[in-house]
Parts: sequence; structure tokens; C-alpha cells
Amino acid sequence: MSAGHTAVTTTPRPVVWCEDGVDCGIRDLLDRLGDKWSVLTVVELAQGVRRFRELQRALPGISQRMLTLTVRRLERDGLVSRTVHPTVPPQVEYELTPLGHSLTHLVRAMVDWSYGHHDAIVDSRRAWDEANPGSEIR
Amino acid sequence: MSAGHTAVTTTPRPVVWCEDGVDCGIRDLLDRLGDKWSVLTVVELAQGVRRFRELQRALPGISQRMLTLTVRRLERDGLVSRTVHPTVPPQVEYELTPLGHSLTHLVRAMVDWSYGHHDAIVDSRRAWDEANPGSEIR
DNA sequence: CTGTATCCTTCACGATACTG
DNA sequence: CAGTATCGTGAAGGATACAG
Repeated sequence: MSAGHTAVTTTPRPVVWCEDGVDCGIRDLLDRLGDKWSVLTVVELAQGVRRFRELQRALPGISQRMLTLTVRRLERDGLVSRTVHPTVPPQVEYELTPLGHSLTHLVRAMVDWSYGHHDAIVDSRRAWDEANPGSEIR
Repeated sequence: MSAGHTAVTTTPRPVVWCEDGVDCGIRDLLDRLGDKWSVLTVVELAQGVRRFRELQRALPGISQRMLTLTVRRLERDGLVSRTVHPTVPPQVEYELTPLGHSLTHLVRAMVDWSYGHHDAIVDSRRAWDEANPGSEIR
């Protein structure tokens, strides 16, 4: 694997792009994973059905606006189902769909990896910061 | 599981926060996953050692500035090692560390999930968009 | 309670020029 | 080749007010 003394001229099979620049779907996932609240929302809903207000309380710091946007996008992607009970005051329940539950395994793997390597990352950062004082990288 | 006819009063063990709002590291991972180029860079480096220019060519669309920032951050986190050969012109090689390689498994799982569920997501979006014409959600 | 509508700020990223 | 420096832009997200 590291036996390359000459340049690696054969580009191995692409993993992310199918053909020159064509995204195969990973970008969608990364975008969802990337926004501030989607994963945390999925994690909370993995515990069970939640009402709007319950979600908001479970996600300290989220604004009403962002919670709405987040659950709407998750619903649009088919990860979350939204059930409106026509009562007064209104009652809306959010729940993970089977597709959403399948994402849960992945999220669990991410959480596990974080737990397992967080110390190493923190140490590495501290060492790097000491070796590169005054760097604007962060 | 769905047997809750009364409210779920016992909040299950937290998964993301250790204690009220304390992040246990998942946030760091999500931030890295979230930025535009980190994962793609790791994927490319998973194929082998790469020089700066090689990386740039492998990541169509990335600017010189962003590539620098991305590899610096990955280096700071201990995911990537940077080796400078004091030649002229300069030659710098980037390589995944063992920590970086461990992330590869997770990325692979993400790619697999994307491949497996991309169609379902696309379908769900189309259906949602048809059911919610003129929505600003996207 | 469950949203929408506005306004405003931040900052991630791109473009470009310059350096050793 | 491998960066650094600077500037500009758009989009994400927060705060707040209002509605059904």
C-alpha cells in the first residue's frame, strides 16, 4: 500500500463520485449530517414519539424556527413522520419512520466512534496548537 | 415501545449529551462531517498517499484556500499526517493516520447507507414536494 | 401548542493575487 | 509546487413578533 516509489498513475475506483463529479447520494447525507440539528433530532426521536414542544426542550439551544425547518426537512426526506391531532390546542407528534430508524444504526456508530476517539482528538489538537502558536486554524 | 398512553415521564439515558448540554464529542465529529470537503478528502486519502496538487485534482471544485484549511484541520485533529520533503520545488505528502483510517470504516458505512437508501429519499422528496407545492423548504 | 414571517448577524466558502 | 493574504458573497442560523 505504501510501496509507491513511483507516482500512483492509476486512480482507484471512485468512492464518492460515480463518474466525473457526479454525486451518488453521499452529498445529500453529508448535508443532512452537516446541519446543526438534524442528527440530534434523529437521536432524540430514536427514543420514541415526541411532540413539537418536547423536541424543543430536548434540544437545548434550538430556536422554534430551526426546529420547524429541521423536522420539515427530515419529513421531506422520509426519515420522520408527522401526525397532526386536530385538537385544541393543536397536538403534533413526530416519529421516526423505518427509514429514519435505519439511520439510527449509523448515528450510533458515529456516537461510538466519537466516544472512542474523542480523547485522542483533543490531545492531538492541544499538541498541534502548542506547535503552531498564533495559527488562525481552528 | 409504543405502549405509551400516558406521557413518557422518564427521559431515557442521554445519547449525545453527557449531562445538561455537555457535548461528549459527537459535535466535533458532526462539524467535521459537516464541512464541505473533510469527508471527501479522507475518502481520497483512504486510497493512499497524496501530494497537495494531487488532492486538489482529486477534489474537483475545491479552492486552494479550502484545501489548505481542510488538510490543516484534519492534521490538527490527528486524522492526517503531513510530510514535507525539503526539495525544490517543495513536495508535501498527506497520509491518513491510524486514527484517520479508523474513520474510514464509518465513512464507508455512510456511503453504503447512502447507496442503499438514496432512491427512497429521492422518492420521498418528490412526493413531499408534490404534496407541498410552493414550499420554501428544501 | 404549533407553527409563520421578518430581520439581522455570522461565517463558511470561493475568487484572486501574491510569495518562497 | 505549496502555500498565504485579502476581499466578497450567500446561505445558515438566531431573535423576535405574530397567527390559528
